[in-house]
Amino acid sequence: MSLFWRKGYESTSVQDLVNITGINRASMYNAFGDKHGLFVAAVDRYLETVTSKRAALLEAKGSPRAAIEAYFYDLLDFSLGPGRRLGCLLTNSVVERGPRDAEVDHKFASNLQGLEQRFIDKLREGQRLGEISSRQDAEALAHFLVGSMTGLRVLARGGADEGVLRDLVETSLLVLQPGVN
Amino acid sequence: MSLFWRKGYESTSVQDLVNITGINRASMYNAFGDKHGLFVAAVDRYLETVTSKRAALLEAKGSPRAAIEAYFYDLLDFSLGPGRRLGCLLTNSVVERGPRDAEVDHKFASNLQGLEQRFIDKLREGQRLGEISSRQDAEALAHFLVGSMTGLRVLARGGADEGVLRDLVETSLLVLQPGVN
DNA sequence: TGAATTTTGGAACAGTCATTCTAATTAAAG
DNA sequence: CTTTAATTAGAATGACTGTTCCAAAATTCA
Repeated sequence: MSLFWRKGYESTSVQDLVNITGINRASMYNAFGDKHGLFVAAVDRYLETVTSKRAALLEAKGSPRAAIEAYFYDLLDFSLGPGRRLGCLLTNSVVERGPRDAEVDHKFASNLQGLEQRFIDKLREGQRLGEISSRQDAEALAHFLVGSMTGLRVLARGGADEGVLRDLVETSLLVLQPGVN
Repeated sequence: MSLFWRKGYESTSVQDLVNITGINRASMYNAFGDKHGLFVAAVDRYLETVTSKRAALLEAKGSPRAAIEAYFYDLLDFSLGPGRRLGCLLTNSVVERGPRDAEVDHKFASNLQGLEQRFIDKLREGQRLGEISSRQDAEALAHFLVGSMTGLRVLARGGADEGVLRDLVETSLLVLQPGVN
C-alpha cells in the first residue's frame, strides 16, 4: 500500500513489492491473482484504515459544523510534513489510471459519493441549528467541500506551501459560516 | 501531448508515440534526446497552447470579478463533455511523477505561482472597487481559488457529475462576493 | 547541380516487465 | 506421526521497455 501510494501503479514493479514485503512472488500471485489484484487490495486497505478513520470524525455527536471543521483540519495536519505529502491513494490512482481502470474509477465515485452524503447530513443538521449558512442548499455545499478537499490533497502532493493549504481550508470553511441570508 | 494527457507518462510507450505521430523513432530521439525530453516538451506545449490561452482571460480589462468568473466558467466548459475529461496535463503529471521528477515538480510550482499572482492582482483590484469581498486578504483568496481550481480539474478527470463541478465553481465564486464586512 | 544534413525503415540491444513453473522446504490438519 | 497444504527460492518464460545503430532515401542548402 505504501509503495503504491508513493510511486503509483505503473512505477511500482512486482519485484519492488517482493523486495519490500519479503513475501515470495509465487505467494503473492497465489493470494492476489495478479499485480492489479494486489493493487486493488491495497486501495481497499487504504480506504479501510486511512480514509475511514477520518470519515469517522464526521459521525461525531455535537456541533455538525465542528465535525466538518475537525475533518478538514485533520486532513490538513495529515497532509503536511515531509514524507506525508502523498495525497490520497485513491485520488492519485484515479488520476493515473482512472480512464483505463473501471474498478478504480468505480471506487473513486462511490467513495466520493459516500463522503458527500455524510457531508450533506451534517450540513443539513447544521443548517437546522443555524450553525451553517442556508444561502445554498446542502448538496451544493457538499459538492463544494468535496472539490475543495480534492484540491487540498492534490496540492499537498504537488508540494504546495503550508500557507496555501491552510488558506484553502480556512476559506472553504468560511463558506459554511452563516451570514446575511 | 494528447497521448501523455490521456494516458500519463508511464503508460505511454515510445512505440505508442511513434505510431500516433508517424514520426520515426530515430528522428524523435534526435530531436528530443529521450522519452522524458519529449514529455517535458509536450508539457511545455500544453502550457503554451492550452493553459496560457485561458490565463489570458484573467488579463481582460473591465470588471476584475467578471474576469475571474470568466476564467472559471471557461475551465468548467472545457472540463465537461466526453473525451474532454482529461484534467490538466501538468496536474496529472505532478500526481503521477511529482515526487520523482524535479522538472515536473518545478513546472507545477511555478505555473501555480504565476496563476496565483494573476489572481492576486485581480482580487486586489476588485477589492479596491468593492466588487470583491475584503473579509480576507487577496493572498488567502487566491490560494483558495487555486485549490478550488485544482479540485475541479481532478474531479473532472475522475468523472464527477456535471452538477458537482458546477456547484463547486458557483460556490467558490460566491466566496468573492462582498457581504457584510 | 552538388554537398551536407536530416529523415526513414528496420534491425539490434540489453534490460525490465508481469507471469508461470519446478522442486524443495516449511507449516497445518487429522 | 502422516498426510495435505502452503510457502519458499530461483530459474525460465515471452513480451515489451527505452535506446542505439546502420545504410538507404529524401530533403535542405549553397
